Amino acid sequence: MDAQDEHKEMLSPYVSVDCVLLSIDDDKLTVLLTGRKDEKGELIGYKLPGSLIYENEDLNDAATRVLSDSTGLRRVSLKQFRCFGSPSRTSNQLDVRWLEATSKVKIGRLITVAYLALCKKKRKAPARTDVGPICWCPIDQLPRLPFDHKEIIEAAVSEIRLWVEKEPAIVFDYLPPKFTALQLRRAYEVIYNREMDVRNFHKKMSSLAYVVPTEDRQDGVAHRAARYFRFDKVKYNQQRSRFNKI
Amino acid sequence: MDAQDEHKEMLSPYVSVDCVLLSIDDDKLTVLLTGRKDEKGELIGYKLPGSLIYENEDLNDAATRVLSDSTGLRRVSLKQFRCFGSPSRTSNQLDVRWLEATSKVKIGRLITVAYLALCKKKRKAPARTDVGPICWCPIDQLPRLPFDHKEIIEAAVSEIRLWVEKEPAIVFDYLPPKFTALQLRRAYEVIYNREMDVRNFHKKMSSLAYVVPTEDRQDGVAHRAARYFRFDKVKYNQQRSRFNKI
DNA sequence: GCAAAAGTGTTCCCTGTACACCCATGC
DNA sequence: GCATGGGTGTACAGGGAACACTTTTGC
Repeated sequence: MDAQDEHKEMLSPYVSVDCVLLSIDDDKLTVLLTGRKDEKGELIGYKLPGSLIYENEDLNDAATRVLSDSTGLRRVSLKQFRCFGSPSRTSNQLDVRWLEATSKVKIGRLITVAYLALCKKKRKAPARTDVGPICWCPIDQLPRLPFDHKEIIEAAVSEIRLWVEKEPAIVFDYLPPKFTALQLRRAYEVIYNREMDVRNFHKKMSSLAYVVPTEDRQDGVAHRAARYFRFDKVKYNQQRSRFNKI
Repeated sequence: MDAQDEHKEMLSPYVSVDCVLLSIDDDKLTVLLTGRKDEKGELIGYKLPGSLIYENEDLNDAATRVLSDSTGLRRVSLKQFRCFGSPSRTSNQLDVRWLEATSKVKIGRLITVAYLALCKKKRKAPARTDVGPICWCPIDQLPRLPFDHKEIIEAAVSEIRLWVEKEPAIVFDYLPPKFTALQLRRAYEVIYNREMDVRNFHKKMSSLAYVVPTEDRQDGVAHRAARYFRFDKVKYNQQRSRFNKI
């Protein structure tokens, strides 16, 4: 390992990234948490997937790497949403000592850059032995979390609504390739935290060129079979670019 | 100076803040830039007001301090809007050497947290000898800027539109306490970069309880004197809180 | 009187919202 | 036959956009 490589492998004691992955489960908004272990390997709680960045690492790359390393998830379109840098976020010495013990780095003034994504329901992590326990936790039943992770999650939930308004395509990141009108409606209901009228919702859907009905229908359900829809990315981009020109 | 104080005075070689102050001048959106001097004190260009943070300093405090130190401006309601952390932002060695020479710190992997505010037209800096040259530059006539300051300014301009939609009160940060309908309209036109219909704009204004007409009128103008309006913060907050409850 | 900006109403369209019933299927 | 969710249309209200002329003042 030469000096350059050595430098690349150095963790920054000043900057971390944290990833907030939101999903929907049982009609509740949930967030992905990873287990936190002490030196003996005992599970002592949960936290957001996150870690210190390497000295020469791009922030976006760091977020992708950290998510992959701590949960096994890949190809999640994470986007930065805010930097959290209050000195008081590291005021709990237990949190700091835990981080120093696991990272082997003496922590300085630590700021974190938070990333956010919507993600498919119950997305399974690939079987990996080096990935600790993970869980999807409803955002209104969070356990005690280290640092300012609770604040980060609250900010992320507000932020996701703005994102959906600005870029409706991200809702489909959460849905499977083929989805029913009910699934899409539930996604919006959970994100906006209010019920939506069925008929108005159908009307809205049919006005969106990029939500295209297929001929597929549900199979073996104890009621009228629902039609499947799919998201058409090409039409979406066409519509968006036209919109932006006006 | 004890160890604690010494630590407080240490600049972080990893984190900086940059402030984007936008204002309106000659019906153009302008940004505040400060002069950049070489070791001999020669002016060698311009940059955003910004600097490294101190090790124990809150990010928000750092932004306020830096703006005050480099421009003399105080009581500007800066808000964080994004973190810029690509490793390539410090790829220009001239920029890095300049920063190391002026800060006396060996720069590491440097990320910057960008802050944004709308600000009154031609707001004057208090007379201070320790403040260098500053200028308001139209955003479509930017000079060569160091690091990724151009990218930061572009992102800030997109961001300010979102902010105005979410929190209309910030437009009044740019206006004097008493303003005419034309002034307010010009502000919106410059921010949204499109013309607005005079009649529709008046109708809109009169529907806003927090924009209140006064009995004051312009004086000594070569045309019908315009009425002055003022921004009523109390009514604004009432309306906002009602809105949020629905 | 003329230049320059102030101020004022109506119409149309589009979007959002409220609201209730029959349909298909599995058990 | 009943429970379960699927799927459909209409009417009203509010907001945004288009559009032109008279008023006031200083010179």
